[in-house]
Amino acid sequence: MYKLTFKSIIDEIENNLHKILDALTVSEIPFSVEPAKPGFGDVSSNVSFLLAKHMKKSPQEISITLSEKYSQLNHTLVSKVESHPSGYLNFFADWEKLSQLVLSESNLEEFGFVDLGKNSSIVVEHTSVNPNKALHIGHIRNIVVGDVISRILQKANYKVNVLNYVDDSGLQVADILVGFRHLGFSQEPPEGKKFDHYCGDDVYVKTTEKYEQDSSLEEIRKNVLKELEDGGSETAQFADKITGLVLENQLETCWNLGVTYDCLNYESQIIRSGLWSKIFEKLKEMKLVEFENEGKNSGCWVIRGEGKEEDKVIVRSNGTATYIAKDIPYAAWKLGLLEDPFNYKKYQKSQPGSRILWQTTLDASDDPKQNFSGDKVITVIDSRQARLQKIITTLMAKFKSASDAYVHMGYESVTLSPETARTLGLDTEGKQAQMSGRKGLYVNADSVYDLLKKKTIEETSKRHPEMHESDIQSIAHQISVGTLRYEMIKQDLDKIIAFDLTKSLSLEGDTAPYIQYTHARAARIIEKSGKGPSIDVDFSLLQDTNELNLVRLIGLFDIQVRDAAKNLSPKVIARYSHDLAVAFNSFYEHVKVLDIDDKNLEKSRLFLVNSFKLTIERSLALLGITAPDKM
RNA sequence: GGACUCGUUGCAUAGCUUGGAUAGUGCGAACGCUUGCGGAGCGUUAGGUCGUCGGUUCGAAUCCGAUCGGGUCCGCCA
Repeated sequence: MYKLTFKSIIDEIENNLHKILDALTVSEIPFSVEPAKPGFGDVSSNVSFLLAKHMKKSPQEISITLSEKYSQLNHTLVSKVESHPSGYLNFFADWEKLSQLVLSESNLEEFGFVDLGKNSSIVVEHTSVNPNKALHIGHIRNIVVGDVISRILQKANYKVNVLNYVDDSGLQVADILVGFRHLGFSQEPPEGKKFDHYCGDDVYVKTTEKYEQDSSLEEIRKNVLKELEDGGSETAQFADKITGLVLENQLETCWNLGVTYDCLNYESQIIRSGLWSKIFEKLKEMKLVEFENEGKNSGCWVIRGEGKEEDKVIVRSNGTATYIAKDIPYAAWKLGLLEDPFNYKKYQKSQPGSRILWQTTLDASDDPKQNFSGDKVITVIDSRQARLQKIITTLMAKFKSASDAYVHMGYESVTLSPETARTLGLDTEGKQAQMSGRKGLYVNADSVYDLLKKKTIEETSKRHPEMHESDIQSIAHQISVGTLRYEMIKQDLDKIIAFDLTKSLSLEGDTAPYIQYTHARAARIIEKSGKGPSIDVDFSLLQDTNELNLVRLIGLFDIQVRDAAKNLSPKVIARYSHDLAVAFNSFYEHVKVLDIDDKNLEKSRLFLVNSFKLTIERSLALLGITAPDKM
């Protein structure tokens, strides 16, 4: 599918340069043709630098020759070629034609679509939080990163299945069960408190505190953990009830932030499904695990460490499987390598939007069998799990005989700024602090959202005293969600976010509200114009640098989507959205749209404003952010 | 001891995958801009030997090696 965007001119230049190089009988030079830096035309190529060695001439000489040759070729979208003294080859677009292409294309529903996935299936697993506490701000980074990358992959023509792995049988779940069963915690949260907050803030924190005072509790915890593995036990059924309630509350938090899933996988079911023994047989067959007869791991099955790394025990000398043994079958299941032991039923509550939420079950189900596996799997887990994930990646690469079948999408953790840590009662001597659910050292996602919403309601009411309460609520919601999401994805994945409660409430500068505000400005212009933008406009009237820069950025959308999808980099879209907003704000300040003498120019500018509005909406949609028309 | 990761202006961050032209942005600071399509905005100014040393190269923030500093991981726990 040929897309009429800025890429058109890049493709044209690439083709022509190839022709020239063929004529010079130097082919297979991996030159680049890229959008130019401001002040250097519209498109630049480094081709002369690369030719310098071959031709034993200076880059500048070559670029002069090339620009002369280029001018003699047929070109439609390029108006001028220039050789820069530095050696770069700079191309100037014929904006009359390019604006027409880009702006008409931008009005199409599928604008920005790129075919990277070729409609292949891909699994994105994210969230995967123990169902014993409320989601805190650190979890939100995982969730938003996972959600945004799944939206981007969808735009890049992958069939995306989003999974949430519910670790409902681990130690953390056992801890709150000990609290409920042996320390007398009521199953009713105090008035006005969500059940997940109650479990995390009160039951979990206070129970783990008690372990230090009362060592007999350790024994009780061990027994609870053992009973959990047996699905029929009374403890397991009680656990199902508690974790079910917490999970429901966690999902409400996610849904509120615009995050939805396709399927919930329960760890307890993975364990009971017998998938482990199947994969274990396979591992033995493929000689990927070895039995130790001597040494410190004597009597265990281990996976050999690569290089200097330690061997990893996966089956203990008593025959039981270790933690990683739950992850291996799950990874294989996600890749569709094993016969699926699960049935599927719909989750008891429906998600916002039209996406159906399924969950696995080992019981019989009236609902049809589903398939949530993928040709590729992306697992979003924080970088501290890198070692474990590397083992799984290596194993899966061998099973699927494709090195990139299983990808660990790692990210650095969210820590607390010294100031925020202090408000939680911890003096860190000016250093950032790791969050800890166990120590009660965290900021709940719901609390941040509530604070943001309170602030944005105040702000919006001040700006629009006449506005209806429900509209204010809706606007404040969109801004709050946008702010939170944007803060989580705007920086690189391998940079730590030192979360500061006060700073996170900022609504100015490089934030979602800044971008949303530009959208509201565009919406306002269109509203005031009193008519819908007409396609029958003269694009050649758009000549101001502010106008052309805006067109250029709109035309770069699909290139950004490709970049973000290829490199699994959500921040690319965040930056693009911001740049687009900056370009519009500059346009807005310097170029008047309405009530100008030239009515044809007004029509052209209106069309441009509308193209911007549509594009920023689509770009923000990839971030899971909506933009209100007024704010 | 081994491994991973980060280090760019007072603070925060982009650019590094694919080496080239003027290192971009936000906060903070100083000043200025609203009878105008909404100031959650725009403009101007100040602030950078891209941790350090070395190598490759005609050319390094970018690639390679070493080194220093911060963070993380390395259990027959989960």
